[in-house]
Amino acid sequence: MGKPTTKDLAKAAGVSLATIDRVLNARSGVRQATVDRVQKAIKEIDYVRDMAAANLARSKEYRLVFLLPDHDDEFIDLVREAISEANTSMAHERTNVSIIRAPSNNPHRIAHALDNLSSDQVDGVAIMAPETPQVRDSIARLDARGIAVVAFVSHQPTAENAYYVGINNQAAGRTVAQLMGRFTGDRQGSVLVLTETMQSRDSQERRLGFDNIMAKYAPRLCVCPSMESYGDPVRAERIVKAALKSQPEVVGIYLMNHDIHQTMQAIITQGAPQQTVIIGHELTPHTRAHLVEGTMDAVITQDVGHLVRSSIRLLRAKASRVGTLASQERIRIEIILRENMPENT
Amino acid sequence: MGKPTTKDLAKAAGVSLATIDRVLNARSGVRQATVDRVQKAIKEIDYVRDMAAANLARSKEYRLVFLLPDHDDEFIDLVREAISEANTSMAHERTNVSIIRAPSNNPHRIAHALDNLSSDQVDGVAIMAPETPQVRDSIARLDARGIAVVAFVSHQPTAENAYYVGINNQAAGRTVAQLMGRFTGDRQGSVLVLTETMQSRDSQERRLGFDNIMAKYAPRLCVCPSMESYGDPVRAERIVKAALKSQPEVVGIYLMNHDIHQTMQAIITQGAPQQTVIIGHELTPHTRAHLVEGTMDAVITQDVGHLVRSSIRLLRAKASRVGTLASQERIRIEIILRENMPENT
DNA sequence: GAAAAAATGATGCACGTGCCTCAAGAATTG
DNA sequence: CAATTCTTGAGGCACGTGCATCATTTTTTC
Repeated sequence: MGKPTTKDLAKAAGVSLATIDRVLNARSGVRQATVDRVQKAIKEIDYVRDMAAANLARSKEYRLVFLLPDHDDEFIDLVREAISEANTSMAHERTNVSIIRAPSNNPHRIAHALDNLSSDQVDGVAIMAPETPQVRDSIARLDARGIAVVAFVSHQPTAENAYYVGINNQAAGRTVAQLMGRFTGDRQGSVLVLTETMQSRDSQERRLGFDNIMAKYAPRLCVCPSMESYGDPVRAERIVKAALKSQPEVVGIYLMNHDIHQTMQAIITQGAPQQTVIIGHELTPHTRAHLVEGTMDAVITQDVGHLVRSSIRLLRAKASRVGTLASQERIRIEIILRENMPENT
Repeated sequence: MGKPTTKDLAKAAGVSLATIDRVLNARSGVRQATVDRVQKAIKEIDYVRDMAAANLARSKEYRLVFLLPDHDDEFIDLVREAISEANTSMAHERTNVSIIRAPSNNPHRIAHALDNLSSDQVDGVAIMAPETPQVRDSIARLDARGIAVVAFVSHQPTAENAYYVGINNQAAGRTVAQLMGRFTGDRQGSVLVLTETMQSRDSQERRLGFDNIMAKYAPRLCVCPSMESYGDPVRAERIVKAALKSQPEVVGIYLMNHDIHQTMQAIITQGAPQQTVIIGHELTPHTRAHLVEGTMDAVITQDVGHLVRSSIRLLRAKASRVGTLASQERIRIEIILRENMPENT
């Protein structure tokens, strides 16, 4: 006795295959009473649709799109790599993933790009963009057009219908704080927090979590206000220089955004005190190198391949109205030290 | 232009569909020259078999088996839970997973259980069992019978054909050492290493990695020889008691096996020195509780759900002779602190 | 070069579902 | 009650592959 098929279902519900088909695919022309009878039969015989066969019959492809910022940093590179890897490996599974890009500081352009997506070209979108009213509204419109949406890496808390794929940033900040507290031993002094911008919700959440735990576990340390580089290398260097000069006893540095190359360069050339604990985000070629050399002590990261695959699974599931396995989609906050660093592909 | 199908392939190779079928399914009755021609065509037109359609046509189910130890500890419980979860979620994908159990200290019984599996009942086996000659030979026989095999959690380095699904234990030991070194700050003293048995290869590898890094990064600390409990609570308590008495300055404890409940109880009742850093393996209900309460400082773990799903994917791939996405199957060494602890399902 | 053996082709049904058409039955409306 | 509209049934082709049968061609063997 294999799994029940549509035929079994038709028999159980006392209707024909055609009616089953109409109900399953939510087509019109079925009386509500009949729909109910079929639904009841589905539950009774525990019927689950065979999506593989369904997609085969429909010769349907899932067409998914990732909307990414149009600038390239190491993290975006990793994402693009993971997407192309997933794309080749998912070809078997009738899934085609493409990328569109939009300037992350221009909500209007992002919204425009999203509004351009038509439901007969695209089945789902993963959006990596700062939370703005324009984007939120565009997400609502996508949903209305029947296009599945997930928020990718950047949380969209105000957008309903957009499941968030990414780490809990507040917990990430807390984790950094816990490591900072332990790695600095009993030392006294100050902790610098460097970031590109505090505008983004993600930064604010990380900072919040960080401050909470620092206050609780390491009150001996003085946490400085966030210093923003605005992505400008010159400014980054000036800030670092000034901070290291004015703060005589820097025992820790938290690099809160993922594009840390410039800042690390500034720190190294400026020469931070020996034993300064430096913790940053995202495992990239540069942070890897810093961990190996010992210039950084820990990296908090999320598995980019997992993020991408998880987004794809969720979008497919949403597009075909199927449930998902929650535990598989939970993104973990990974702590990477030199010794547990995964090999480079 | 969709993906190439068998028809396209037949045309490209200049043979009939029947021959394509014979080559793809490794049936007999095809000249080597023709096989080569088809293989070449496969590469040329970049043909990938549509496994969904293939399985549909064959109306085949993958029948997979996990061989687990027949005792229950918290880790095994997690594994069983993950298997049953995977089983329900994979039902759509024509996969049926079952569990058989055998005493892990009885290689003969394990080998017997494996030898009993016939290739017309089972397509693949994930084996969690200590490495022994009997098991190794049974794995070879499974392979000869055309049953796919992976080594699950317990490495089987001498068994070829058994891909290992689990973490690198030496790297795990190194990671514990690095954390131990950093968490103990500048303190001096000794570090205890407690384990169930040092017989297993996994323990030996962890110990090796641990010693390496302790010697390198924390030479100020004196690492004691491994103390074995043999799974006996009474013995565990006696050992812990004696160790804590004879070693006046215990600054760290490494619990090397995953069944740490008894040992932790002994440590707590005995009363380890304040500030002792305790690090163990595997995130289970008990270690979770210890992290929350602060009785443990860190847990090194591997995502059990990932382990199980990865095993299933690999077995399916092997059973149908398909490639896999290496990056997705890499099991990461996860460091869990209180603040980055994932929610409990 | 004839007989035997091996290799290949042609074809058709099957898998579980989508999706279309045509016809017939049932309910609703006036 | 007739006319209309709404529901339902029956059936067929399609998707990409497995698998079996039988006919035909090619190769090998003596």
